[in-house]
Amino acid sequence: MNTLDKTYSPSSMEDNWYKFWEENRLFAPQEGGERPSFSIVIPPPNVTGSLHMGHALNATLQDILCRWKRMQGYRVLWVPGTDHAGIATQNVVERALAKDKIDRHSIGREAFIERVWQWKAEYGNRIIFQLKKLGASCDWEHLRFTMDEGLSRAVREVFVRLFKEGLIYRDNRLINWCPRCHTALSDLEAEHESLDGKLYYIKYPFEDGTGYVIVATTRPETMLGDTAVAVHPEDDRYAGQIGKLIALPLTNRKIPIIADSSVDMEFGTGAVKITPAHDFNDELTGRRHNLPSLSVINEEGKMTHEAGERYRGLDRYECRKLVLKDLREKDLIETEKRYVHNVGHCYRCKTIIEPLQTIQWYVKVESLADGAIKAVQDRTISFVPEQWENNYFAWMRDIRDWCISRQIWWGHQIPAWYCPDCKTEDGILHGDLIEHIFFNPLRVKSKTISSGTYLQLIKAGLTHEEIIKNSKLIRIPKAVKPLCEREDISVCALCGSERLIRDPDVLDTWFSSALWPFSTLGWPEQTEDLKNFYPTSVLVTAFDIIFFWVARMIMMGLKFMDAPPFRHVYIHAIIRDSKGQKMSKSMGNVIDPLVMIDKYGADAFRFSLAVFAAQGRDIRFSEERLEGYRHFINKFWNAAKFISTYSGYYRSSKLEDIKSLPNRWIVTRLSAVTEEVNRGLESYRFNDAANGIYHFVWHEFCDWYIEMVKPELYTGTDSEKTETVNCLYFIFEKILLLMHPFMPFVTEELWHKFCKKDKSIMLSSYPTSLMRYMNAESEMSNIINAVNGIRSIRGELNIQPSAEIFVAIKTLSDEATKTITSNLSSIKKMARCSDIMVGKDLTRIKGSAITVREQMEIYIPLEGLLDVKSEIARLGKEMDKINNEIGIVGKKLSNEDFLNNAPSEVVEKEKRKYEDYRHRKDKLLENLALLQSIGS
RNA sequence: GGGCGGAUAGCUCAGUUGGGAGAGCACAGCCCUUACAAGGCUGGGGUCACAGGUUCAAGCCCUGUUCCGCCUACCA
Repeated sequence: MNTLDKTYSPSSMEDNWYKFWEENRLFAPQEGGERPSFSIVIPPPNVTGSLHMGHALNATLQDILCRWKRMQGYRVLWVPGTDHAGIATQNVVERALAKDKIDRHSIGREAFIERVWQWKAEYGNRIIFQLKKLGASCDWEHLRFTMDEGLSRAVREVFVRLFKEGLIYRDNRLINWCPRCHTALSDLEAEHESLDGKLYYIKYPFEDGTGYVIVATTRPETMLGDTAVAVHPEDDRYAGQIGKLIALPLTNRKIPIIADSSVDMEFGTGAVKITPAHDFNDELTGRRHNLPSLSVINEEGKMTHEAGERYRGLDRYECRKLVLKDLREKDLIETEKRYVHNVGHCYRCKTIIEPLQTIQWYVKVESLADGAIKAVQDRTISFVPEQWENNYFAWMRDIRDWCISRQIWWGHQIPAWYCPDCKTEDGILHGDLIEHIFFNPLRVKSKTISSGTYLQLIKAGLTHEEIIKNSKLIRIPKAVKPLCEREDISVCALCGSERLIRDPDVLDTWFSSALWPFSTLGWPEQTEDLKNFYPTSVLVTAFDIIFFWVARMIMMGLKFMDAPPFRHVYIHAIIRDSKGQKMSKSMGNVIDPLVMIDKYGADAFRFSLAVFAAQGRDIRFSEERLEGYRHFINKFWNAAKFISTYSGYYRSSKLEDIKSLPNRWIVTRLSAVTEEVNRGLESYRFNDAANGIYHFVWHEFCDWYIEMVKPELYTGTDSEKTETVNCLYFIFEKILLLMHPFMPFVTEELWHKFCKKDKSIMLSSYPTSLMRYMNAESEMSNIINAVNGIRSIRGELNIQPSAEIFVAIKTLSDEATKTITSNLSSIKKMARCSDIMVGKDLTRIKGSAITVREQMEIYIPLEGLLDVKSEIARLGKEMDKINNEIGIVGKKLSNEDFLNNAPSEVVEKEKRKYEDYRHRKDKLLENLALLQSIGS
């Protein structure tokens, strides 16, 4: 037996044990036997990421489940990996390049992507190492990355199949555009935040000079793209004006006043300007009325030529200022009011989103969503906690087509090609429609060219390669039909042309994430992993990506695997700081998990997270509590140290022939807590499981059991000692096993120090319910009552802990007498008594303090030391409590309806309680009377 | 606008078939009692947001109200 340090110090041993597990390949799925499978795919953190509290909680919970299941004999696979995180990663690398004054367009697409891979090789696995510090038992041999070759093949396969089925299509409509990231975003990626803005009331004069209408807008610059003014058809104010023309200020255009019932008469002036090219609502109105659509803002967030020469090229906000100035000069602004409204922001860079009319790729989700809804309805997939299903349903039932194309470079490039030499249905050559915009204007034959259609550029003397290489933007109208293939193509299948133009867009990162549960297992190959581990058992994640990720995995899993990607979705809370604020770098309130691990050890950190796990949707992280759980481990560590000093009496970890009350009791309690822990884990109630362990280890095993067996260990016979030491070891070993999923490091450490096992605790069986000894708990309650009674008097009368006192216990039953008598030395030790007299026929000793507990009266003679006044006060307090209880219970028992309707066991319980309180009250009254009459 | 969640001890929060209000921390008092002062023992502290209802019985179920948080949405 190695000796243990006085205090538990995690840092020295954690890394060693992790290495031990890895070297022995203990994280790989166990083969052999008829093992059922248990699998989890990790929510892949971004390669750009470093471990934050959310990851730590997420990974800890998954690790607890995996370690627990592994010990239960399952063949466990926990698939780790990272996500290429298109926009985020591209932004990071672009910023890094910017430091060297490099722009991605100057080095070109291929070179840029090469740089990203370099960056990934250098920094992309940081989070993996951090997960290891946490103790995560992922099978690292299964490590995946969403841009791996295999996963890319899965992406291609899915894309092409959906395209060929007509479930992926291109369309020209308004989308959320980030002018900073230069890409389209899905609806989900637009974060709405309320902003303080202004509502401008602008006069729109009639063309015939007979007056004006006033429209209200928060975005005056968009007026340059107005193509109508709408009013409600039943709005009397505008009754005669529908159909009239307006001379749109600052432009030379005439636009009509139209009637549309979507207009809210109450808002503003009841007249609304319609800008179909820059507002989602207006786009719909425009379609209903066949209005033209004028794009006045471009992909850079700058004004186009459609905005007019005066505004062309201005940034949208510069333009807003100028438009306002111009309007003011013409006295066309009626008024302006402060106005708070919701504005979409890019979820990556927080730039205000501009709705733009562009061609994008979409997934038609309706049919996919139907299946995904059914799977949750019929409980093929269930959410824990169940309440999240409501959110899921609400979103899925109202789901809109998913915009999957992004105008960035880092990601899965869309496998679509366009042939400039084929013709549209209307007989137009594609090459006349495809428009290229260059990054740098090119000089060709003394002419400067910055844009043009493909064929124009060819005619100007550029080669195909030059055009492709220099294109910053390629606009490919809807009429140009793409060719989509699993493998890259270089020849047009229709006309044989060899100058194909590949779609420059990449897929939304979430597209590949949606395939994660089966792409990581080898799909589209039919692999053993797929057979063994799909569907996965449970997905553990936070609620903020239910729509982004969970819903889409369900849709894709059902579509391509004909089976759900997972059975359960466990949704955990999001960690905030101690004030409830979201942790963010800019707020400076980020708590770094690695710092916590450093300070308190991974085990204490993990255990805290498990205890926090059940709290609603927010967890306020508190370092104080973490400190408390480190104390817990130290407490347990010291118990181990204590036990180790008796190793000499250890014979066997098999329990046989247990006789003594403490041993019977602790085994019984261990059984109960084992069930509690298993039940808790079964139902994802990590806090119940962790709290069960905490309470048992500290307050039952340490506080009562160890204290109670001490006298025997100090002075007992060898056979007594052996029984108890065996039992101590037995319980201790079970506690190690129970705690292992929560605290893998310290349990492994102690396992090797104590259990003399050469194999890892990871390979041992998780405890299941054991034997319980009848009566052990009720017998023990006599001991606890006696000790607590004595301690209570001591504490309240301020008797020095060092003073050993004499105590008399008058029992009410032979059983109580027997139990107390046979455990006298333990009681004496725990309550610090020199001697205890026990019996049913004892009488009160003069000058005693008294307390009355269940089954006993306890007297402590104080020979003149007793302060009568304070003793009377103390008994008065005790009496108040009892009277209070008697009042409550008595009321129930005098209620006929209660007696008639409540279950008999409830009534019985109340009756017993009542009798006990009555008896205690009588005894207290007697003693009070005595004290008051004779003064002692 | 729609939806969801929360309101329990000074603080952070548990509390699942409705049947004696709990934990951790903090606080007060006493103690270095041979595993542990990162400890032990004792104690104080609650109209379970408010108002109704159902029930023999409500922190828990139902209705309404207030306050806080979140998600979602095309109100210019």
